[in-house]
Amino acid sequence: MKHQVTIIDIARQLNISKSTVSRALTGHPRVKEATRRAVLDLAGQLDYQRNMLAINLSSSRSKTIGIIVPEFVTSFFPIVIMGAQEVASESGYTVLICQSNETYEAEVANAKAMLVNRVDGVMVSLTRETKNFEHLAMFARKAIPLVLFNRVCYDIDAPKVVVDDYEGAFKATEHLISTGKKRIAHLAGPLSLYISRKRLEGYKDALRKHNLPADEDLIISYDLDLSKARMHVKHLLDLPQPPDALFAVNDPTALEALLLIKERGLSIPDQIAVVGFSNDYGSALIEPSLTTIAQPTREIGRVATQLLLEQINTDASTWKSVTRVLKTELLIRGSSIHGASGCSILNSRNLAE
Amino acid sequence: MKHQVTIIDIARQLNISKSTVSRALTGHPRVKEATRRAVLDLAGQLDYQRNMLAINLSSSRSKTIGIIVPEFVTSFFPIVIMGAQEVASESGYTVLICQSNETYEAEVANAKAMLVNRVDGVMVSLTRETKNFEHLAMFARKAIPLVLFNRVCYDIDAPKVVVDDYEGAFKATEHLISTGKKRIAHLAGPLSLYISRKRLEGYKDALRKHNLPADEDLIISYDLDLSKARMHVKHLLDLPQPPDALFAVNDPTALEALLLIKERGLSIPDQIAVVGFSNDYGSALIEPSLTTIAQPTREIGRVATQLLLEQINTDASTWKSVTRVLKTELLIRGSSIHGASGCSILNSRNLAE
DNA sequence: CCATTTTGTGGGAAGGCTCCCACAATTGGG
DNA sequence: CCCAATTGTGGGAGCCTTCCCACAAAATGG
Repeated sequence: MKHQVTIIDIARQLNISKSTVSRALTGHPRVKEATRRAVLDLAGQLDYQRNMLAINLSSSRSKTIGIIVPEFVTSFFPIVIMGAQEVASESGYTVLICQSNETYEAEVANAKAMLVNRVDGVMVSLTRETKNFEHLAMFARKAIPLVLFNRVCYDIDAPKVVVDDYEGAFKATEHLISTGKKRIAHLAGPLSLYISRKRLEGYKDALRKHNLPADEDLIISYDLDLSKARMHVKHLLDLPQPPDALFAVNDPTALEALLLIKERGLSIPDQIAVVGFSNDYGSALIEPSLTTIAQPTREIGRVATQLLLEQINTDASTWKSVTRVLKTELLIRGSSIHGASGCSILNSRNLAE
Repeated sequence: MKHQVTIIDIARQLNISKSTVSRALTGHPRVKEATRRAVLDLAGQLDYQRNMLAINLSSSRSKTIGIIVPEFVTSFFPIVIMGAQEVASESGYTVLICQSNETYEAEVANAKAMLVNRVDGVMVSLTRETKNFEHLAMFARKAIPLVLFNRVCYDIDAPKVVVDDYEGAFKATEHLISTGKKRIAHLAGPLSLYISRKRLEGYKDALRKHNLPADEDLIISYDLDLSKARMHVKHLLDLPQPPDALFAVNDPTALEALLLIKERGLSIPDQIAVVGFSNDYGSALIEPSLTTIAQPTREIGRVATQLLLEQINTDASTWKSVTRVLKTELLIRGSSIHGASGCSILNSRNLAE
């Protein structure tokens, strides 16, 4: 195992001090041009690599940002992370990803892991069961910048990046109403999640605006455990007065619904129309293809990371908890209107671009 | 910004030396039980967190493994990474993910970034255009363990984790033959990728075994740029003697083919059957659902990481370049046989479990 | 009861870098 | 031409651990 080249090696060979080498390498202005060139040349020759371990210790910054996401199974979070990675690496930051597996315990454990690894900032999207936010408050106490995204909460004072869930749900519901549907069901997420509440609100307000009754029987809130989605849809279909449309809290749920409805031989969208939220993989592929609310997934990651880096690079006292709301787009496809379909698989992935 | 608690703080408060605190904290046997307890208690009280930055510098190990993947768009790599993350974090390792965006330049840049970040080991899946392996050889020179997975090459002496691509392709092709197909086309990947060559071989050998001619017109190798897949399929369908089946190098390609075939109104699988490779998202959702070769995606990540950690924890001289070959499974669905279908979205995600 | 081993503790170097302070060398203005 | 400002360089502390060496105290054995 050979000795790694250090700035001291360079200093010795050039007969200068390690301080000067350090300055030359970091682009400090107070270095003679000739010296700088000599240092850089020799560094190149010796294949010198700056030792991040030492730099990190010395500067007490890890140049790492942490991201805690609830899951990795749907396409949403991987794409968010892609966006985050791009912005982070542009600024020389590394990304540490933890997955909380939709459990509160894992989320808390991950938060601790972030501390141990001395990340310079953290981005979090909550699990479906997180109701206590002490582990997030801890970041504030340690002056570690925090940005919430997607699954946010308002119990914690931190910048947030979300899409306009209310408006998205409103558009989705209004679209169904515009196709003549009268009994529109909503399969909602857990109401502990702000995101679920907002979507529910948008749905209700759209009904109200168009003077449709909000039948409580048609609203089901569930914990996003996909294996239960089918059961809830079954319940809705078996109502004495079944719905003629379903707005699901997200695409996986909507897809489950679609599959069940197809099994039952109901005609889509005539007997029952379906709309999802997210434009996940597969939503464009299923037949009929799923009408859904597309969100700028990658952009969420980019914006959240920018916000985080801004915080990292400013004094804690100047932090302010802005909320960035990104726009959604209604994608009308076959599950709500006849004949809207026929797209390439590339389209189904457009959010990743 | 408050001063972080260090072992020196603990030492001072207990009137002992920092060496003793360090020993107590790291579980060194030569510490009196009472002392150890006192240290641990106070550490708990003060909410002491070991400073990984210092530990890393001191031990010259970052406790980080790097993963370079070509893309993040299909579900394959995110799931591999999930598996890797699990194994890594069990051993206290952090994962640094880089995405090379299917370009050689980015892959080289990522490799450099790995060095700068002083990762303890690297896992790489090559881009579709990588033909020069100097950047990988560099790891060997610096005694940094390397494991190749999925998209591997044999120009570099390193452990590899792959699935049995040959056998998978063989099974896929034989399955098509068993349904009576005679003119089976193969839309292959770039032959610079070992994985593409193996799948092509398996395909050819299956034809040979069953005394079917290997018509070179029916074999197309392309660069995996999905936007071109459609064109190649078009070409095949427009042949004077079009194929009656298509085996595609991966699922995204197969899905593109399926969509085009549906547009043309050909009956599937009667006029033309399709088989893919990977069991990606969406493959179970499209109609007809796609017959494909499932691979133990998550397991690939787990095994590769285990192999890497083994290398990290042993002397470089004992490293041996084993190749771990994981088994694939043929999933027969509607694109090759009538009536095989009807699955929940959960099944389409079974590889993530 | 003394010599030897074991146990527990302290001191300090090492790891590689940054950054502050001090000082030498150069430049510029009056 | 001299004093002040600027520019360039060196020295060394600090970041927080780990780990080796040294040594005191206690335990063990003949």
